Amino acid sequence: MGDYLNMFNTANLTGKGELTRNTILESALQLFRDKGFDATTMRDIAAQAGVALGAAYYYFDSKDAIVMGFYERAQEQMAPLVEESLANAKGLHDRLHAIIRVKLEYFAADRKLMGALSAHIDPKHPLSPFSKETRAIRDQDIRFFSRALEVGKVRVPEDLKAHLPRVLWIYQMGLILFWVYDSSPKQKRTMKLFEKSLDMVVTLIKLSSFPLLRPVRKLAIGLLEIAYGEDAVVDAGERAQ
Amino acid sequence: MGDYLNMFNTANLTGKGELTRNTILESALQLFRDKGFDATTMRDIAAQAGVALGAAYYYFDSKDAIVMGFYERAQEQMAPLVEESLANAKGLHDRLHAIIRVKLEYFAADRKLMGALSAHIDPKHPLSPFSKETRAIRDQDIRFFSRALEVGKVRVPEDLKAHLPRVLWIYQMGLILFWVYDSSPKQKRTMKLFEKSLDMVVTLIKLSSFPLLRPVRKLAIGLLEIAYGEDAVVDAGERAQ
DNA sequence: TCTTATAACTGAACGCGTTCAATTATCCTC
DNA sequence: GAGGATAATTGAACGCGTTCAGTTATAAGA
Repeated sequence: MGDYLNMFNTANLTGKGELTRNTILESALQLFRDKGFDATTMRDIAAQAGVALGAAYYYFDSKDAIVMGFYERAQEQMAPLVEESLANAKGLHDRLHAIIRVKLEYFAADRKLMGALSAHIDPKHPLSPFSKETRAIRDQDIRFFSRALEVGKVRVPEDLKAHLPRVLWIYQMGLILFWVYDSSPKQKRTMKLFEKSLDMVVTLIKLSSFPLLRPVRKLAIGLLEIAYGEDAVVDAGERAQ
Repeated sequence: MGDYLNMFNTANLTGKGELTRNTILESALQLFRDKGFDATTMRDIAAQAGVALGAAYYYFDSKDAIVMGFYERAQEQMAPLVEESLANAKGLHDRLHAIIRVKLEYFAADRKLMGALSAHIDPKHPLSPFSKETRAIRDQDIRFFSRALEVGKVRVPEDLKAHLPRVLWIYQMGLILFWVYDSSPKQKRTMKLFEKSLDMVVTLIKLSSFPLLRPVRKLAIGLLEIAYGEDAVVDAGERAQ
């Protein structure tokens, strides 16, 4: 707690420490998959990893934080996959599709586990997707969407440019949330929603520069500025550099 | 648990039982306001109410369920207020504004407490706003929005009619969620967002019958039908009778 | 090699939400 | 008003997440 520069307790870890941390994370993941998150005990995890209960808390602030540890590692491992996908995809639709597709595929095996994270909506909670502690992860994601927008053919209005990556990130989060709790077989419903909604998103982006839609656009941007607060544009500027 | 017809353990209660239940609820609320939800213990609540710990669990399935009990009572008490507001409000904008305004004002004193409920997004969880257990409450809310739409001047396309109340309910939920975690002084940010977003919502509804927007509307309805599933229209039909 | 600082770990203890077998009060029926 | 059913209530016990004072291992400098 409190060490905002190292949310995942990876600071000051020797080689041996990192190894133990990894063992604990791996043991936890295995148990989560076998018995589910709730049925898995911190004592179970420690036992499986061959350490004392306290050791688990030396490396992770909480049980939920272990899931976040997994999420952070996932983010690292997905980065090159996203890069590759972006390199191969041409149009805006394909690029956005590629980013989200990588995530859904990566998390498929642990879909239900992600529910443990989505419990924290409070931006003050360190594990919330909106917290300052998770900002690094969030910004990396948003940068992916910025990159996806850097495609020759599509022209995005100046005023929208600062906000669009963030909006797309929210869209992605919403879709993943729907997916986590989608009880339809093989999450087919989410897949349909993904395809159709992405079509619409891309259409709207392309339409956004039409002069006729300028007032609607201005209205929407007004909403975003209220929701994100005054620092919204500044943040976006920082990211661009 | 499991008694879906009586989610609030209010079945088979004698007069005395109802009284005790109320005492517990009232004690809990007072403590929640004084010390906050997390800092308040079930033992605190029982002590304050002058009953044993077990009694609290006789009337409420869980600590969270007490908050839900409050929410349910709120729903009952707000109904006449909403009715009154609807009777006095003329245009669509005013009617929608009135409904949401009643809620925000009613919950203002316990804004932070509502955070305890918003933790459950899983539709399988009995306390989730999307669960079958909370359906009665949800349907009542949605019916308010149906009523708000029954205003002479505004014409809503047939295909949208079945979905719009639900969409407005989601809009309301989102706004309230934003409000719960709005740390700006006096939640001014939410209030701004409320005004501006409602303007946009009403504008969009009025624009929705324009022939030019038909394809966009069809696209949006397609998304809704995927998200809500096949029974979406059936449910709406039931409600209309 | 001894000292010392820091990392790595231990496991008992705590607090809290929740459960449940047992007990008491209340109401209804004959 | 006796007896039986059901509502109301008790409080000890359990399990689990989390904390923390203490101990051992490791690395670094004198």
